Amino acid sequence: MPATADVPTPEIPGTNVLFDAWLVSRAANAQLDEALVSSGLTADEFAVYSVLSHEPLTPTELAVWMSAPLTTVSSYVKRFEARGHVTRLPNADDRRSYRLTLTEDGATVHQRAGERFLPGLRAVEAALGGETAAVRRALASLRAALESARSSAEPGHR
Amino acid sequence: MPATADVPTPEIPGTNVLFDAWLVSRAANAQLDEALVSSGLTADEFAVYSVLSHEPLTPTELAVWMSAPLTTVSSYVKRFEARGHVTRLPNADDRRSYRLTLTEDGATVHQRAGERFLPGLRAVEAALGGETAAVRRALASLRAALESARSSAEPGHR
DNA sequence: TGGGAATACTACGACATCGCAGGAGTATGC
DNA sequence: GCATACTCCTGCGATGTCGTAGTATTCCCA
Repeated sequence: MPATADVPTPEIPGTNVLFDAWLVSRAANAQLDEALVSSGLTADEFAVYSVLSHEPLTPTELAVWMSAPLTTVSSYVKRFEARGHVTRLPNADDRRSYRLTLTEDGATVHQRAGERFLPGLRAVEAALGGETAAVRRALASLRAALESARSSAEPGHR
Repeated sequence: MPATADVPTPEIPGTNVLFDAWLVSRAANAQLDEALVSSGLTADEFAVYSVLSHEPLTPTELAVWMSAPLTTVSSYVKRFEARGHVTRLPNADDRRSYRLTLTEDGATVHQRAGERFLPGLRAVEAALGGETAAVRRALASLRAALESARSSAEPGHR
């Protein structure tokens, strides 16, 4: 978001669903980034810490989950390890790989970030009122639609 | 998205609306990027070309619209100008500023990119079926909610 | 109407993202 | 058992993002 004065948001009608989604996500990301600066995490990083706190994943799983290339995840790992927020659990199933978890420090930072994050989330939910559930359902639909569109676009598999 | 084999998408329930939105947008962006590679534009760039083709904006307006810092827009301008896809219209109202429009070339590229973009969009809309309108409404609600949450977070103005 | 404060943008540098190429472990066919 | 193909991950380099600081123009009011 620009550090400048109040420029009215240009009212250009999103021409389609994907456009709408793009705009919303940019706004959400910007807002989260702002709320999280003091925690030292970006919105993306916070999201990753959140999944990892919930369940250790391999780099590839993480990449799939967040629709990012593996190289990006690789640099995440390097960064998070350097911060001492994440460690590797050996993966007995496949010794080429490993699982990522938060360290104690990582969990603490995530916790703190969560505190910065919550007020904004609550404000959004409050603004949505009873619509929250409907919006979440809509997002789930869109996700499913993207998924199915993806498979129809790519014939064979992969 | 990873260039690797079929790893099942980890089923971690998005814990809240913003999380859901984040996931969806990553997926959408990845998909669009992939569809657009042959056009030479990224999803973000395509979005920007699209607004500019619709209406010339100043850098600041563009920054507000896409919730990006002005410096990012600045580098966009540089890049797009270097490609010969965008030019500056003098802004009589404010000589510090200017308006951005697509050149003929830029319009052509945008057109081409639109052709790459359409099938994916149609597939998503098809997968959504009658829900498309509802989803778009939900996204609009979320956008509005973000907006109002933002103003409540920032007391006076800034 | 003159001059400080505000605003629009840009330069530059730090760091993030991600494509390409490659090394290490695993699976499969023989 | 071993050769070969495959998958998992990393190093490197090109490019993109964005914060800090600075210049140009406009606004505002004394």
